[in-house]
Amino acid sequence: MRWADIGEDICSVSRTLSVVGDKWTLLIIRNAFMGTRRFSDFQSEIGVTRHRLSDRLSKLVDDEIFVKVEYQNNPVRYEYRLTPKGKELYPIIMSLVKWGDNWMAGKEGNPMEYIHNTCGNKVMPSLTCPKCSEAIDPRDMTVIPGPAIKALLSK
Amino acid sequence: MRWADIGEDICSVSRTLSVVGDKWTLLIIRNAFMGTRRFSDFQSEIGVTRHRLSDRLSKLVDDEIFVKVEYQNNPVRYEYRLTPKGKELYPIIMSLVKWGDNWMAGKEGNPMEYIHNTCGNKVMPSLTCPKCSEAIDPRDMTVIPGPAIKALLSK
DNA sequence: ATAATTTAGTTACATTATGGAACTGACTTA
DNA sequence: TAAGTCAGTTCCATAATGTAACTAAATTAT
Repeated sequence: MRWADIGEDICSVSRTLSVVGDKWTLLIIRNAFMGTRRFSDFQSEIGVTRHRLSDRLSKLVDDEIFVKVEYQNNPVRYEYRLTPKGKELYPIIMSLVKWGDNWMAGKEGNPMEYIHNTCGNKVMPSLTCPKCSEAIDPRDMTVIPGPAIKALLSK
Repeated sequence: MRWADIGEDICSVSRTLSVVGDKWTLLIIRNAFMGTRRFSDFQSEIGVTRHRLSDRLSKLVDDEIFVKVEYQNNPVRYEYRLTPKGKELYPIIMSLVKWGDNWMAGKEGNPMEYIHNTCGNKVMPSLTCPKCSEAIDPRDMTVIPGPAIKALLSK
C-alpha cells in the first residue's frame, strides 16, 4: 500500500492540524501556557487583531481546547482556560520552542530557559522512547499501519 | 517584566512558526519523513495544488529545511531532501501525531503505529526531562528569561 | 512519425481569508 | 460628565489561496 492511497482524513497529523494548524492559534496556545487567560491580554501580547482573536478563540472553544469560565458578572465576562485536551498540547509547543532555540536563536542565545520543578534542573525536554529511554532519532523509527489503516485495508 | 513587553521576534515559538507555521508546510514535512522526495509525489499524496506546493517547497529550500538534489538531467530534475536542520523537525511532527492519536482518533484506533528499531518495541515517543527522565507535565515547568531576554533587559 | 504520458512547474482569474481601523455596549473610575 | 476598560463586531481594502488551464523538455506507445 502506498501513502498516496491513504486519505488525508485518516492521518493524525492532519487531524491535529485541523485544530492547531494555524500560526495565530499556536501563538494563543503558547501564551495560554504562560498563564494568559483574557481576551485583551492575548490581544496585546500576541499582536493579533481583535477580529482574528475572536475568531480563533471561538474555534478553540468549539474544539474543546479552551473552556470559557465566567470571572465576573455585570457585565458578564469570560476568560479562556485550557482544558485537559488543551493542556496536552504542551509537547507540541515545547518541540516548537526547542527547534527555535536550536536553529533560530541569534548570537544572544535563547530567549527563555526552562526549569523542571520536579528535579530542579534547567533543562530542555527531549523526545525519548518510553521503553528504552533513548533519545529518538527519526531514522530509528519504523512506521507501520495501525488498527485504523488495517481496518480500511480489510474492506 | 511582562510577556507583553517581549516582542514577537524574540520568541522561539514564533521564530519556528515563521518556518513551519503553515498547514501545507507541515504536511509536506510529514511526508518527507515518510520518504517522499519528488514534486509530483508530494502533490498527489497531500492533495495540495502544484501552485501552492511550488511556493512552499521553494520557501523550505530558502529556509534550509530541504536541499534540491539533481536526480536526472535531460531534462534536469531535482528532488527535495531534508537537511539536518529539517530532520530535527521530527519531534514537532511526532508530537502532532501523538496528540492526534490521543484526541482525534476514531473508534477504529490509531492510523499508524511506530516501532523503535533500537529496542524493537512498538512505542509512542514522549517528552521527558533529560536530567531526571520523568515525563514532562506542563505544570512542572517554570519559564525564566534566557540570555537573549536578559541582554534586552540590561539595555 | 505522431500522439499521449510523465514531471515539474507557471499563469490567469475568481474566491476566501486577513489586517486595519472604527464602532458598540455594558459597566467602572476620575 | 468624561474618559477608560473589556470583549467583542462591522466594514472595507489587500493579500493569500484554490481551480483550472498552459508550458516545456523528454520518454513511451501506436
